[in-house]
Amino acid sequence: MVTLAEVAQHAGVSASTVSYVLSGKRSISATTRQRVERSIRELGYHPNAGARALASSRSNIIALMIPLRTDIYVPVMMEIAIAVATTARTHGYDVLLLTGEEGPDAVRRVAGSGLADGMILMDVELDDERLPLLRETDQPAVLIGLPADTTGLTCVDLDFRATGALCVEHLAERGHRDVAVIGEAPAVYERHTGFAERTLDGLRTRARELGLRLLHRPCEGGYDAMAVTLARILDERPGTTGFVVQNESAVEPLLALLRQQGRAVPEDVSVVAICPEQVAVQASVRLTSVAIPAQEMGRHAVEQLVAKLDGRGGDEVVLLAPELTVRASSGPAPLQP
Amino acid sequence: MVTLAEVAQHAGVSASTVSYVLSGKRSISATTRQRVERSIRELGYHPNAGARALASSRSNIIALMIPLRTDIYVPVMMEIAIAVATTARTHGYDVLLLTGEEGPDAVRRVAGSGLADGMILMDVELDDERLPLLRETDQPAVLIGLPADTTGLTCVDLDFRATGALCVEHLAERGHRDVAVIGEAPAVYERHTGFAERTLDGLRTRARELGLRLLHRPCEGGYDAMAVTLARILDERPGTTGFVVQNESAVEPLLALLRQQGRAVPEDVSVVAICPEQVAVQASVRLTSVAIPAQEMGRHAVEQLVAKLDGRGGDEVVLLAPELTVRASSGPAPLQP
DNA sequence: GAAAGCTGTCGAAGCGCTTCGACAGCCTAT
DNA sequence: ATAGGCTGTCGAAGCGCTTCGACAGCTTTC
Repeated sequence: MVTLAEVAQHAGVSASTVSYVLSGKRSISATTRQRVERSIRELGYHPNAGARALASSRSNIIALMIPLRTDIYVPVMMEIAIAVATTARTHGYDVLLLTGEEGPDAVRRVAGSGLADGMILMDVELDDERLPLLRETDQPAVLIGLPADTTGLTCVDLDFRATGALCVEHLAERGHRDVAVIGEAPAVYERHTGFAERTLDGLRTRARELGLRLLHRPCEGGYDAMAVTLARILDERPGTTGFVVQNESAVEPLLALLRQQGRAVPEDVSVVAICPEQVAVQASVRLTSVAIPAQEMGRHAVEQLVAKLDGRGGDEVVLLAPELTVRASSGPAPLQP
Repeated sequence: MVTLAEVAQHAGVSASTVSYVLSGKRSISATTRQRVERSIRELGYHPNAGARALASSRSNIIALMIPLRTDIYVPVMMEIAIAVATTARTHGYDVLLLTGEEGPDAVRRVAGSGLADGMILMDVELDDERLPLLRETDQPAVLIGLPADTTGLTCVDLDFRATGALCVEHLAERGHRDVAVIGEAPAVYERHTGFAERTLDGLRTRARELGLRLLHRPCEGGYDAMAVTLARILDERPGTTGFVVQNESAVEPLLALLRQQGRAVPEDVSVVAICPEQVAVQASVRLTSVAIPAQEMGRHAVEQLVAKLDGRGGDEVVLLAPELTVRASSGPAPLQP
């Protein structure tokens, strides 16, 4: 293992000089810098992370807490995680992966041990049990998702309320009067996940304003669950012609079932999905959708956190504006009966 | 921040004693241990990760390199990552997330900086460019996937060759003579990903042995790509009645297309998928499938690596035996024409 | 009952880095 | 000329922990 001291000796300077070349915190003459950089290259030197963390009280690590649950659309999580990791690297940080397994204690452990300089929390619930700990330890942190009380917190999320409103507006414009919402799995609502509830709120509020009838049904993913849910919906509201789907693993089953029942999309019914672009584009009918900007959320979260760690910027709630892309699953107003 | 020294003072012992209580590397009397443990609890002490790493040259961190590519079924990756993270925790390790972005240099950086004690590599190619570095730096490492040359390496993977053979056997038993393989995206084969090639090898070898005709076609995910691929297959081999699908995002499109063409599953054609259980169960036809045991792979990888770090166990290739579960997508032999 | 061996504890020496104060040498402003 | 300011470099003091050798006080052994 090559150490700073060895580099210093090789370059004929003191250790502190090498350190300053590395950090740029003091000015170093061009000739010295070059000499040092050459030695670093020749010896293949890499600063020791532990020593650095100890001396500087900065680990250059960001902790990312991802949920364990599998009832939430996983690819989105994955996309966020990857965006976080790559963005973090461009700022000189590495990412530590924490799963929900450990629960809120992970916050205490990470804060206490100096393992990470800050953390990013995903899958935040409205009344998340990690929040008190976060405030108590005052860990620099950024949430992806919105809890009920955001005072003193930095959050990044898609504006799901506006997303819900947007979907309803779109369907209203196409002349739909009876709209059904295929929601996330019941468990998601039971634990009061912010995004699900806010979407619903946006949907309902706008539906009321526009005079639409809205029926919301949570739905586990998969074909069988969707079949049951759809049957119930059509039983209760036979005139339903508009669908908003927020559970990606229900998208394809819904399309298949509608087809099977002879309801043509978009001629008879319209479907609007809230899902990643890829899902919308790859579906058997290219879906009109509001994209979940996973990458952007991950990137934003890191940038907010890095700003915080650098002492720039404070608490802030960033809500990304939803964008609805019209594709083949929603058409003009259906024929009036 | 509470330090070891403060705990020691509070408990009325020396710092080294506290350290030994924590590590258990020397015997400590019960009374002293209790006193120390009480102080730790009362003060809310957490050992500083950096100091620990510096002093012991062990970071208690495992690096997990996940690929950036999105042409590989992502949920599997996510599942593996989560399994790795949770298993690692049970062994006292945290997980650092590295993306492919940085490329092979990440290996050098991690090895050089002592950031992690070892690493787990996912999405290994047959002739992976990270392998020379791994050998050169002799980082303790475990691969999830199998490269061409495994000498000196520890690998964990599903036995994809056996998986391919199993699928063919199943279709052969059902009387199918003409079998089509819907493979991963072309890019996956172009970069010589081990699992894709080995599956194909298993499929081909066994098909030859059993006298089946096999047609392999790579396929991007999604409905449109699948439509094109299927049309070509049926054009070339109209008598095709058996399908093996290895690209999960092609599964549902394939089923929809077959339905649309009036080919009933499993009456007219059989479909066998190589995919996670969840996909098989949630599909519009419950799929006969060979499961990809993501969790088990992640867990195994960690356990191998931990064993290595503890000086136990050496290089080994663990191939998990595939298991085929018969569901509703493959039936008895089709009627002979 | 002296030698030898345990057990439990302590002190001190680092691990490799950052950072602060010091200062030599030089340049500018009076 | 001289005081004052810069620039570039160095030495040394830690950061909080692990670990090694030492040793005091016991117990065992013949």
